[in-house]
Amino acid sequence: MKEEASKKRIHLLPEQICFPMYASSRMITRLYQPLLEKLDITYPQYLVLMVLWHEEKLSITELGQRLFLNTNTLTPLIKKMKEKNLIKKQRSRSDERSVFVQLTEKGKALEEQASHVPDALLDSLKMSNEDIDTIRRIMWKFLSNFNERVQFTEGEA
Amino acid sequence: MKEEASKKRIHLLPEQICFPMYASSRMITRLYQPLLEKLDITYPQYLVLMVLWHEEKLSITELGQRLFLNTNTLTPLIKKMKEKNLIKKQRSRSDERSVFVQLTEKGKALEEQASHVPDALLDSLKMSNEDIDTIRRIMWKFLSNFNERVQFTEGEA
DNA sequence: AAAAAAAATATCGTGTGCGATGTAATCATG
DNA sequence: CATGATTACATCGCACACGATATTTTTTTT
Repeated sequence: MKEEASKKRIHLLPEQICFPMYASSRMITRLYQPLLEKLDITYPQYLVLMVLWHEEKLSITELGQRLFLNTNTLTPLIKKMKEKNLIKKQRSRSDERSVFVQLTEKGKALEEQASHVPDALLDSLKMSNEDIDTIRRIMWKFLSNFNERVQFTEGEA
Repeated sequence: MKEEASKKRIHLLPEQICFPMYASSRMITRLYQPLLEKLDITYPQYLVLMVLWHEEKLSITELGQRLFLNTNTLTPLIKKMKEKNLIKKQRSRSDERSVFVQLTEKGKALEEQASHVPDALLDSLKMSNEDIDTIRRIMWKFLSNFNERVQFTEGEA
């Protein structure tokens, strides 16, 4: 009886920590979409662009470290962006295993066209600046902590 | 020159609010995985189970409202869970359009087997209770606010 | 009551995510 | 310097997410 009552609370959605993040993340991606589809890019593609607007030339692995994504996600993503003429690929001469990616002129030009996106999104969020700062701070703390513990491709089991 | 400097900050990942949530959400899903694969379920399937452990019988739409998912995601998800014998489907007699879903005995039995999952996950997060509570509170506030403004299938443009 | 609109699912196509595995290049070690 | 381990990507298969659209049933309008 009492055990039944306690069991009932364990799996309540509002008690969960991941679910509201999972749902919120998808909701925000939906908010991004009308802004990004005018630029003919998806949200993950926008993330790749944001990285490359600040870092000229990166290997696939380095890009993956910035975005917490593995090559099995990035390779097809990069391929599509190359087909859209947003990105150039170039194999490293010093290490033939590595592939560098960098933006084309078209990819660079998108930065200007996307300059209104961050503010437009913040408006659509309808969240207080305080809450936004709090989320950002805690999530980055979590991510850095996570990055120390688990190194992508390996995983220490 | 100064315009160049300000432009540079706009699209920095650490300035973004959605990216750390998007990345954190995926990281947490990865933490769930070793716990859930022992039960032979995925994270979205776990979410469906959590709802149905507390609400006996729901239509696809009602389930979608709980999880912020549309039928184009839920229908195939439900189908797979039916094939795994976790869920039963039944068309409503009062409204032939609606389909009710409810757990099979096997689905109900999983609640017991999953009872350690929430605590195990919290441990693996390595976050303070205070941060967890803060995230949960702000994210739910955001979700409820969002739910008021945007009604899934329609969208008020 | 017939026609139009709305509602509840289902289907289709596209784009991620990611575990598992494959391949080629580089490194490490005896 | 051969060879086994490691590294950097690529490929494959599966499971979501979701916009667009189709289908069936109910509701609303006229």
